[in-house]
Amino acid sequence: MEKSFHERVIEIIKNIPEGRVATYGQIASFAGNPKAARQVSYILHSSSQKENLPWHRVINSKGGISLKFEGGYELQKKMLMNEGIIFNNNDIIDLKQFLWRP
DNA sequence: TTACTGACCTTTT
DNA sequence: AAAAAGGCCAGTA
Repeated sequence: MEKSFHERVIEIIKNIPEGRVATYGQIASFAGNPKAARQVSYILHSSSQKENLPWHRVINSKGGISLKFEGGYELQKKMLMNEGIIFNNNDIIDLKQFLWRP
């Protein structure tokens, strides 16, 4: 019996260390579905605060935040900066440095 | 039950 | 190299 994708994603996000970020595609891939990256976003919104998950450590493939300025863009940026992550001039994170790789 | 949406990714032109 | 289109899965109404 295997866990659902929902639980799987949460487990992975919980395993993201500090000062590191993970992309949706990566999480989905580790969850078992490389093409379910969209679900990761949905799950985050569904149970991020519920499960107390570090949703701020989850970003898109570009290394930037897909949220809107009113959706918490500044909030996430602030959280990541607080962890030690640095943003480029384009508001992009250096995936080469902060991308979480197990 | 079916249909639609979604904090996306990958591949092709 | 950049831009555009398609595709897939899961949850919610």
